[in-house]
Amino acid sequence: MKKKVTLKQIARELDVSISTVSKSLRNSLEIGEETRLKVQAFAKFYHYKPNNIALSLKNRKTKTIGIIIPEIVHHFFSTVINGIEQIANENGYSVIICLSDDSFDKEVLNMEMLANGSIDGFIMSLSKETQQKKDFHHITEVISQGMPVVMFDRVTDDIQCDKVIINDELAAYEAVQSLIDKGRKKIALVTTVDYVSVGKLRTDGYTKALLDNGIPFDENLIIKIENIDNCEIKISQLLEDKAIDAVFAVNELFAVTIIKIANKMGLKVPEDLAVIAFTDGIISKYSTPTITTVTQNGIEMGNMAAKILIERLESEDDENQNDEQQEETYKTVIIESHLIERESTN
Amino acid sequence: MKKKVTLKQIARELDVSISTVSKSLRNSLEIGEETRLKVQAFAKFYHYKPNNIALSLKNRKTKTIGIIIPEIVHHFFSTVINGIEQIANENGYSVIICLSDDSFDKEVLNMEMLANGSIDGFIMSLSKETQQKKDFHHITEVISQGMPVVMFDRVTDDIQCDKVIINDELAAYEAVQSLIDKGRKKIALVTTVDYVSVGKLRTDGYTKALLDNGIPFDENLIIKIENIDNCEIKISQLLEDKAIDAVFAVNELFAVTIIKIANKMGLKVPEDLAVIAFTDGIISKYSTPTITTVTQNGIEMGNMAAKILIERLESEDDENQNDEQQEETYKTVIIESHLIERESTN
DNA sequence: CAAATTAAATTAAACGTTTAATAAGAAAAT
DNA sequence: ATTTTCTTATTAAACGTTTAATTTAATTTG
Repeated sequence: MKKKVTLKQIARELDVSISTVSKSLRNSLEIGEETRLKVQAFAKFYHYKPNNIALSLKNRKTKTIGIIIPEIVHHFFSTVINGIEQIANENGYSVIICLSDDSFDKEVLNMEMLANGSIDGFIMSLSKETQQKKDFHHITEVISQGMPVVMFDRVTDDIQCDKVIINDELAAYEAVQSLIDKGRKKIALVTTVDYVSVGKLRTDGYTKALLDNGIPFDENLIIKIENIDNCEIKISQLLEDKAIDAVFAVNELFAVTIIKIANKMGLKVPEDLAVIAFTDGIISKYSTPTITTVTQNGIEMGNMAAKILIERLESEDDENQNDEQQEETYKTVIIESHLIERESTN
Repeated sequence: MKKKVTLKQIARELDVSISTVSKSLRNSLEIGEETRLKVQAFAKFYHYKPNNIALSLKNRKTKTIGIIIPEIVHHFFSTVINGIEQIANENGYSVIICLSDDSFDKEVLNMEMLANGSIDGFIMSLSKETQQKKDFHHITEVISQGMPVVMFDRVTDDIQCDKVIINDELAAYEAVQSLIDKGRKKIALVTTVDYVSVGKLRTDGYTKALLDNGIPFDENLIIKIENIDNCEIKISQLLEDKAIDAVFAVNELFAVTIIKIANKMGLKVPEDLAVIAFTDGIISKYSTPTITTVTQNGIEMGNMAAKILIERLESEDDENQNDEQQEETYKTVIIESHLIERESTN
């Protein structure tokens, strides 16, 4: 077992000082060529690589991005991570990931843990519980300590920071509009419980599209699903009693479930019932029939979030040099989403 | 912007030495009660939290686990990460994730980067390219430096370390056996290219089941798919020419694609064609018909991998104390997989 | 009352780096 | 032959901790 070699060991072996070794390896002109080459050869031979932790301590930056998301077993979030990782990697950053499990306490704990020097900045999406409680002290705390935070998807207006979102309201509007354009008259909405920010925005888009087209808004056509595993009754009631001819679902799991129930009841998709869903996954592409979706480009969101964060991190360095304290100006980037037409609409 | 407070600042404010502050906060008896309480109060007021990087450097352990996987946008891998994160979190560890994108070079680069002090140990699954090249020097390198490595799913016999796998061969055997038990005579195998270790094992299980049941092995019934997006011809040929009555697919994307093609050709599943797949995702549960699968319990795999790694990390500490160099003895844990019967078989 | 013990704090060293400040000796300039 | 400059190295300080070793002063003991 050959432990990793340090500057100190090299110095001892070659009988020079540690700083001579350090400078030699960084090709400093302060060190004579002979010594320099000797040290470099020795270091190369023993595969010397500087210790990241020591560098982090010295430089007071870790070149690591902290990601806090509600869950990872969720296609959308993994694509975002993928997008973040791409850009991070290109710029020499690592990513450290913590899951909140949609719990406020875990989110707080994880943030505090990472904020104690482990990372240079955060990219995060709020947990359901946090959105419900509207308690963001942990986030304002780290921001006030000068650590940049970029929020994506599940964001809040209560925090001043950079944000990356899709235009949920507009995308929902367009989806519903496309149903109307195809002649659908009675369009239901299947959504989540209220406190999830995106659910609310999508509902707004749905409502607006109806009203703009002179279609009366009917509260009974909106159903809110808390748990996918026992939603069958609610959905079959909707399909049975309300005589709807289209449904807009806020995610693809809802959509595929609706289609299955419709089929069971003898309704044909898309003939009797058109279905459009927001999607964060790949089910829509493989289900039967395939489902028309509004896509959320997770990769692009991750890319953008990482770019914004890294840009801020690197510009901080300059800022420190000329001690001007320009006041922060945050941006909110909207990622384009678009409709992919498949078999569930016609 | 109030930067995080350090021991040094507290010491200066209270006009005591740094070590007095440190000891006070750790409730050392060397410090008088008055001073101790004063320091504690002050620290609490300013939300003092020790800097993780400094602690890591001092303790020469980071309490961080490095995960290297081929990709994250893949249900199986995200469940494994989830499983790892659970156990890690319970034990005060963080996880830092790097993606190899199935590239050998990225795998090497990421490993080298993390091995330089950033983490205490690895949990990894080999990239396709690494499995193909059979070049594992980067892994032996970190192991020889005394950094524990736990491999899961895509492992290799060429490396001595702890491993967590499912019994791919046995599971495949049982899946094929179940098809035979249901009276299927001509069973095809749809698999990946050869160098992916799990693909090979599953093929072995398939072959064995056939032979054990006196069914002649026919090479023409095995098709290898490199790219899911242009496999339609291969599959339709298989269905058309070979008059098969069942197919075993090594993953659910293959399975759902097969079913779609079969339907297009007028074949009914499961009446005309039974389908079983290994699964790493949720499509099987939501497709039409739902698909009978061999499940890979990613959560459990992640749990186990993390447990093994952490156990090794913590036992290392003791080991260092009594300087006995007991030789390493590695284990391979097999996670149970089981058949979930759904509509695609009968 | 001097010596020994105890209490409470400080200094120093360490983890592995980088880099500013300094030193020592040789070469060049006056 | 000094002084200056240059070359090449070393020492010291710093990042933020912990902890062993040491110091100082107060208290106890014989």
